[in-house]
Amino acid sequence: MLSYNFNVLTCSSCKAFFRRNALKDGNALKCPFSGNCDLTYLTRKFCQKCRLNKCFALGMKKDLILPERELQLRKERRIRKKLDLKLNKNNDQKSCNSSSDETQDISGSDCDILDQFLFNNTISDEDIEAQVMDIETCLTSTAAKVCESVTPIVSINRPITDYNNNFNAIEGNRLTELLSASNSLKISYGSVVSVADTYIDAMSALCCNVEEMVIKSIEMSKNISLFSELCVNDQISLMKYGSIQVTYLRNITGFDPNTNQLTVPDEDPSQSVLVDLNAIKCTKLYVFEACMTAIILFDPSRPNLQHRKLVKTCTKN
Amino acid sequence: MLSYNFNVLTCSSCKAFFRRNALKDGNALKCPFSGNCDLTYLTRKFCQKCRLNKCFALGMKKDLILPERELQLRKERRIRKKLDLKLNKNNDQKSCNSSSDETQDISGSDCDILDQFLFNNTISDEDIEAQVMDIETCLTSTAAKVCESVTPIVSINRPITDYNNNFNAIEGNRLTELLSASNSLKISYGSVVSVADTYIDAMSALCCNVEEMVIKSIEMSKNISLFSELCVNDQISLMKYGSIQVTYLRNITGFDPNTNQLTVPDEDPSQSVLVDLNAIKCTKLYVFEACMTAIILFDPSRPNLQHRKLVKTCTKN
DNA sequence: TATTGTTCAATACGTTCA
DNA sequence: TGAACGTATTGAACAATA
Ligand SMILES: [Zn+2]
Ligand SMILES: [Zn+2]
Repeated sequence: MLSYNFNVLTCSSCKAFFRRNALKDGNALKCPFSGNCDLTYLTRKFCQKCRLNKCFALGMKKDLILPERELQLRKERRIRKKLDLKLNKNNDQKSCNSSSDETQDISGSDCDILDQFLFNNTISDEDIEAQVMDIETCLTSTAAKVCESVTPIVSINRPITDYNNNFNAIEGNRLTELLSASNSLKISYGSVVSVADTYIDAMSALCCNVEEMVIKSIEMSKNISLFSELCVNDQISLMKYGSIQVTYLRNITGFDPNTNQLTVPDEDPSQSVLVDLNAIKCTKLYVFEACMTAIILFDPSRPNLQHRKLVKTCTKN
Repeated sequence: MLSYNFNVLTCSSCKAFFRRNALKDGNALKCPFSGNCDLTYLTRKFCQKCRLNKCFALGMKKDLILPERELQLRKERRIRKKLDLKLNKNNDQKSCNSSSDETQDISGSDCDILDQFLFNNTISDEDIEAQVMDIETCLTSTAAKVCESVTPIVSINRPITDYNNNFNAIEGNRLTELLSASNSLKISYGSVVSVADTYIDAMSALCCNVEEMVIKSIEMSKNISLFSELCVNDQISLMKYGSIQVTYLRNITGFDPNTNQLTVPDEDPSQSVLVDLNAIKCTKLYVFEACMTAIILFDPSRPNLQHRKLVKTCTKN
């Protein structure tokens, strides 16, 4: 239970408390009393300021808290590791594909569909952060080149003062900005050059598309000044969930209910791929749709859940 | 700031504290000290037990807390009121439509679109709870009649053991169940009997559809045993957010990107309404889509947000 | 293996709204 | 007056690292 933490034998709660507070600037915490509270294990919660003081007094050292840059390094390492893992997995899958091309009956259970979908779409905080960081640097340090292709979008749209509306100047600006940003998400469909009508092809085309749209969404959000003003953490949280949904919203345009096919843009902007959703859907009845519904329902990240873990385990059955 | 609460002049926090704790059984709270803590406004958080004791000592009366049955009554009244309001509103809209049919130019700013959309889709906890309760009672007490129309759906689907898969029995059952439940969400489109091509018509058709799908989603969830096993609170939380998304997912089928029209089922199952999305979209450029994107992005209910309020204010600009 | 960081459910609080 | 909501803090369980 007790162990050495930051140079002193403490309980785990004091360890956490010290890490959370030791680096705060001196005025962040304030003693509501006379500043010399006598704290024990039981009364430790009475006064944060004095609790922290006691930590220091007993010899806890804030230098032992890893510095920002060290954390950053670790984080990057972790992210890199995760990406590598993903790439390897994808490659493994690819090499499998090329050997057995027409197999409609993929080996592995139906749950693989679920797994794959979840895996490929579960963008972790860190993934997003990596993306944001990436784009961030693109937009700032490599400014010249990238900004040329990003900034113009904002100014292309004419101000929306030219039709009668009830907006004031600020509202007008916000909306203009929003429309411009939104415009950059518009999907331009080139001529259809290939049809993805096997399970594997359809699935990978979809995944690529989702991935790209997520990135585009993030880029777009950079064009919304209000969004940029949020702290990075919140940007990430919002994007993590929002980008997927934006992707759905935007892709509706490419869907043809008669043929049950979805047109998605290719990497080459002048080309498109026609994804035959039947290839996914029909091979295994409506497993896909049902699973999607289940995923949406059993989302353990919903707010106000009392038993997140329970919900979580549901997804696994 | 101060007001009489439960017979004593108190601050609002003590009012809330008393309500939360006065009815707990005597052993629920325990003083970690000697049981005679001397509490002031500043130290009120030190010991709940003694805080509660002080409340009583100063004359706060727990009989003034409304009894369970009274709360139940109020709740039901509230829910009933809400439902009535809704019904009236729907009726009003209907009669409105018939009188002014061609109005393309709705009075009010663009923000009305946003407001209306948000308003009509914001399903409160109580709405959901009402629905859940409703369906709950339908499924249990009025079992005979309702179960005849609900249970069969579950058994219609043949067990999925008839094609080669790698499921074990439990997985198979889960999936069968999921597919069956999912099936009940399938939208059956009757022949198109009317076209909603004015703003009002399109908007109200959409809202009705969303409403109905939400209810269907809830009904469906009852058919998933794992879902039913969750506690009611979590069911509500999951449905609150999930049902809307399920609605999107399921409606994709009815969308024709060429004409930009969405077919939604009518109340009469043999009929459908063709909603011309241009009526909503084009009246005010792409305001709608842009706003939708913004709504999705700036969702203050996302988990892990550090500055929810800030995010919230964004939506208001 | 021991010390560090990360994550997250649980809890309580107090304001706002109806 | 209660319900709903948003928020802050805690501390244990877990993962990573050296
Ligand atoms: Zn103190
Ligand atoms: Zn006490």
